[in-house]
Amino acid sequence: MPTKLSQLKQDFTEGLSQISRFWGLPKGMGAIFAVLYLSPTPLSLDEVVTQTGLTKGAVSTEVRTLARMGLVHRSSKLGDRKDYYEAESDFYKSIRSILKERQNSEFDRAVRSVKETLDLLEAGSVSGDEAEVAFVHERIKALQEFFNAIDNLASAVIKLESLGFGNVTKILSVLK
Amino acid sequence: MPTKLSQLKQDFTEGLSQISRFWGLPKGMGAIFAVLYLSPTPLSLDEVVTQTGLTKGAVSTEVRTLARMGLVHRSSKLGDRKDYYEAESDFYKSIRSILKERQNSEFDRAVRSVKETLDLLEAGSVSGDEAEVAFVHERIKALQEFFNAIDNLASAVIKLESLGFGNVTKILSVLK
DNA sequence: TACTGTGTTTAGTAACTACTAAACGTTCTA
DNA sequence: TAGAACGTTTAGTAGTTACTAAACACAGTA
Repeated sequence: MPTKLSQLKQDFTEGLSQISRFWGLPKGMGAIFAVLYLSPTPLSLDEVVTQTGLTKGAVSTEVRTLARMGLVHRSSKLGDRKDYYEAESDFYKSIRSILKERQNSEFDRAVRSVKETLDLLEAGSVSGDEAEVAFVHERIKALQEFFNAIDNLASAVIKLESLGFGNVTKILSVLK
Repeated sequence: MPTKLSQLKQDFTEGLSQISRFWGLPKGMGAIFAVLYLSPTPLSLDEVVTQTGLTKGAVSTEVRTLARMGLVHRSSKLGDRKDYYEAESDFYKSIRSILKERQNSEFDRAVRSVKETLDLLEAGSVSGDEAEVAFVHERIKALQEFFNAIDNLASAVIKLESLGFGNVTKILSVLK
């Protein structure tokens, strides 16, 4: 017997919820995105509420952070007071805005603090056992370089028009 | 006045803790790694305890998951009952084992479930409004391709001997 | 003006997580 | 065999998080 479309949508939503949770995001966020992503037309807040089983409040707040991440877009129709939401289907765009968003986060502050620690060492203004200072210097420098590499890789990905097959195989060919 | 080495270590540990927390990992895990990473010699569990301020229990369990991720290594000296731990300093190796670890996780199960959903659609065994089924099919296919691209990119990174400057600039040059 | 249909904010809660303290199990030593 | 030196496990806890329920604000309409 064939699977019902509604059932399939529900399974898919379930799956995205788990993926969402895995990355430390609220699972409701994954569910909301899934529902919007599979909808041919933009949905109102109440439609999202009924299709996800969440409350208005939850959807209201989480849809806002989704919008800030560039994963959904909010729009409105003339002569209709409702807001409508639709999923961004160009994942490349989403990645770009997510990475940009992260730029000003706690994460970057911490990374910068490592950089400052390194600067102190480079300036030679750290007192203590000479050999150990040298060792610590080397280690922190290595970590800093690793951070830079990650950062460059992220920039590379951002530069891509898409993560389509062609681009990735190009990358692979270089690395071979 | 010069900064004391011990102070510098403490700041660094603080920083790694925050980074750790940012990625959804226990902050204690970051602290433990930091302490080991800056130590010229392997440390015993008790030494880690005093330097991190955590309890034996916490260090015992978290050091184990760090070891499973390949970020620290446990060793022992002959004629000494203590275990000793040291940080892996080749981050490329660590990344590889982390990604490998993830392979068997909840995340991959969820990704596979998306694949199965797609298979159902490809087989044409989904009932419902024809146009909508087609739409959903297209969307899920796009998502699946995105997952594949990410996966390929991860493979590419794994293949790298290191994420050093040379490799990344090579990648960037291809993408230009 | 009251009323209705919106989205937002707030207070509270259930579940989870990262820990602590302490009991426990082992292995070595006296 | 007792005891000490380890690492592990377990029970409990403080803090956090993702939510719910409901009050709220605001605009359009009768």
